[in-house]
Amino acid sequence: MATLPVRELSPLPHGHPCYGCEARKVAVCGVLPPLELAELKDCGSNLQLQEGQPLFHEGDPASQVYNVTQGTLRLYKLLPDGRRQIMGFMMPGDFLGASIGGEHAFTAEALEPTRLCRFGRARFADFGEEHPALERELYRLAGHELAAAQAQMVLLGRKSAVERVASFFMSLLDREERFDGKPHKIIDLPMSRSEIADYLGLTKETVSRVFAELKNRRLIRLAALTRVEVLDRHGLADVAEGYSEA
Amino acid sequence: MATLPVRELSPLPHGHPCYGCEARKVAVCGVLPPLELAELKDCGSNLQLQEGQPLFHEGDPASQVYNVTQGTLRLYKLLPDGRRQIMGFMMPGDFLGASIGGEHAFTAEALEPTRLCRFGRARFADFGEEHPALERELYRLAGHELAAAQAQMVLLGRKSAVERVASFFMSLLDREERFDGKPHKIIDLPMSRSEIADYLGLTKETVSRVFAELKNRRLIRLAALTRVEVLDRHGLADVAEGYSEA
DNA sequence: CGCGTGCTTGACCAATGTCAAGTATGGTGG
DNA sequence: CCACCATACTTGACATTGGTCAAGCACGCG
Repeated sequence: MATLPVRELSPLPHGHPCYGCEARKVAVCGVLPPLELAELKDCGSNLQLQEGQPLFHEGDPASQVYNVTQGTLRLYKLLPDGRRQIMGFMMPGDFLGASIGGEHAFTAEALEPTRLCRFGRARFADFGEEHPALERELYRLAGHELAAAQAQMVLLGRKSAVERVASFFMSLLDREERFDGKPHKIIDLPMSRSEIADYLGLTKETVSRVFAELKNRRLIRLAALTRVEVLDRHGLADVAEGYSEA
Repeated sequence: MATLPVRELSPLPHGHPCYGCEARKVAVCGVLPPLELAELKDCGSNLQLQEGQPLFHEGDPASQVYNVTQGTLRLYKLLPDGRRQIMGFMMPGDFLGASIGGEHAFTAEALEPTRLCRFGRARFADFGEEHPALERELYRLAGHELAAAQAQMVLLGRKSAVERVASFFMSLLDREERFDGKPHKIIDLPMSRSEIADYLGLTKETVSRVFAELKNRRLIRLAALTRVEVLDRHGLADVAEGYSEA
């Protein structure tokens, strides 16, 4: 991958401390009242990545934390022979900062044009100490990530291919609904079949076949290659949880 | 499972605030200087579980946090049809408290006679606020758990059966060595083949066959059913990381 | 309109799961 | 101390799921 230089935007545009964060109920920024949010802006700067561009690699020193405002990142680990496990996808509103011993535990790459706001880890930490609400929020987020990781372990360790894909759709649906509160039917997939496969512990061929099966079972419809319409939400949820595999 | 009443021990024995914690470099207690550790004792009580006895179930309200001092617990989630994924094993020195929204995300059961010290979540939190070292330690632990969960995702999503078992042995070995700093050769397995299988996303038969294969390859020796001797540490590590599967 | 890339589909294969004996181990009671 | 029993582990034969390899298709970009 020809590592393009990361494009630096202006050190945070006027009106908006964490440019774009307020559009969704964004992690971290979301818990701060406007005044303190404005204060936080001095710690951060804006950042843009092109498709395929890495934000950091596994093992890099972790001196920054990030808030995704637009686009999508893939987080992954590689085995020496190239097998890839995608740990998750970061989308607008997600906070990216967890690390142990100051090193990133995975690689983060944009899979489409992506914007983030970046904070120096140290300054961010200082800021956190003065704002317990922020620290509490970070701890809460860590808890959520852990819960998500555990759900993913069940998926990878014990679910069949159909169950994995159904669970994947359900979690994307749930994610959307957590933002605006109202039910959704359409899922837009910013990631390729390969990426879905590497996230679900399958191959791209199996993912493709399972899409076809779910289509035949009238649980979904493919409005386009990257656009899934959920036709039977409850049916899909049942498959995801492992019922109905009679 | 006939849920025996949890056996309550005295509200913490004299000399030792967190009875047994000091034996190993125990999470949480380990970071506190003796004086503050003594102070912490007033928040906690001692607890003993028999083999098979649950500490809490998935979905239970999480009002306590625990430190394991002896024995082993299995943490697991179930699918509706009974498939089980074990998220991990808690052993002496481990801290058990993570939860989201005040609910436990998994079931915890003793797989052998087990002792813990228990703290009320609220009092523990109060104590934490006065001891930043403790809070920092908790945050650090959460980071470690997350890293472990991510490594397990790679294992479950992308590793073969042999690689999984080899990784399992290596992580038990590493765990021992993190405590006393010196290299180990012997691994005692407190858990059954079934439990190993449910942890690694395999069946007990496959686990058994892989044990046999590693024995044939002279990487391990079975000193007893529950006692593994590692004959070739580097060889085993290579298998675990996915090299050498020519 | 044509090309490239990524997606789909098919045929076949390998790894692991399932089911069923058979064997070892450790605990219990004589 | 030994014999027996229950349980857990091992091993074998076979089934199944999902992976591999290869061809064909289709979408989207130029």
